[in-house]
Amino acid sequence: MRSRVGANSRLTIAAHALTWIGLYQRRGHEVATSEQIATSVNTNPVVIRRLLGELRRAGLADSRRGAGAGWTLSRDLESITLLDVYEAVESGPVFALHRSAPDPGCVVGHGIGPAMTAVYDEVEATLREQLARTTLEDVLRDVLKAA
Amino acid sequence: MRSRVGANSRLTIAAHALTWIGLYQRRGHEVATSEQIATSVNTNPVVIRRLLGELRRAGLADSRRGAGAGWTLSRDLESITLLDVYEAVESGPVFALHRSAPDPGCVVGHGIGPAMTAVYDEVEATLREQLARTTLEDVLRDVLKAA
DNA sequence: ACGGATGTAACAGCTACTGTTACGACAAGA
DNA sequence: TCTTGTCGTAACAGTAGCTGTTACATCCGT
Repeated sequence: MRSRVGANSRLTIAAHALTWIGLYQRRGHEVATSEQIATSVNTNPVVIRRLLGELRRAGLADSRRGAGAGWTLSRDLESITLLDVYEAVESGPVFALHRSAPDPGCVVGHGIGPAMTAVYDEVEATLREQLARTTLEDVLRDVLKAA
Repeated sequence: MRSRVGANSRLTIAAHALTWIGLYQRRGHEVATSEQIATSVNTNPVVIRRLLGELRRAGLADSRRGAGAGWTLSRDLESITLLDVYEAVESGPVFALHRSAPDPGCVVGHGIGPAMTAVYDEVEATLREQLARTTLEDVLRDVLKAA
């Protein structure tokens, strides 16, 4: 039983940032600055820029430089799923096998990898399916409902 | 896109250790030592003792001390699911909300928590369901099949 | 040219897991 | 009772990732 304090909040922060940009644009603004987003998220603008940089590389956000610069969405909120965001910021398995290969001369050491992989693959596939079912539009709707 | 090198291998190692004990006992041995298990897992005996200590606290394993001591299963392989093991060694959410609370004066900052929690809860519940469907007996069967 | 914003490097602090050494506690068996 | 083998656990270093922060270069609209 571990506490896992350092759990992944990256998906949360990324979804927060994108949703914020989406709502801000919907209210008629051109671009959102990392400063504004950071205020809503309650963190440092650099943290936001770093994260949005990964999202831009994934084709979910764009940035303009120079004066009056800032961030925009590359796609509509409705076409971005939590899976898109997850893959942009967290790609990597939830569970891992051994760090160093177990004893191949042992029956268990030899067969445990494939056995666990079968389970992990299924878990991962289902997790992705679930994340894919929720769009940022859904998230925004829930957000506004809570207000 | 992060690599997540340090992903959770604890579930893998715990399942490996318990399965090893189960097979060893099934072959007529009384107890398994942390040294033997560590050899199969390819790690240090102390790592195994630490992990099995958590499994003992969860009621999945038992240890005897003194000469000729070692580890035994508290329950049959068939009655131990991967969820039992997961809860014993990994309890804690896969995803987390913000580390420090977002701006409650912002619509998004205020509503994003509940919105994401709804998704995360569902993901977590499904993950548990899936892990609960596989017993260590199933794992052992797969392991022996691979041999 | 100026000003405002991004892009990014660099660093410290925190947390978690692993691996290792060391040593005390314990109990079976001689 | 003494020996011996094993667990139980503390302690520490090393690795890794995320966060937060400072600093500074880069870019571009005005």
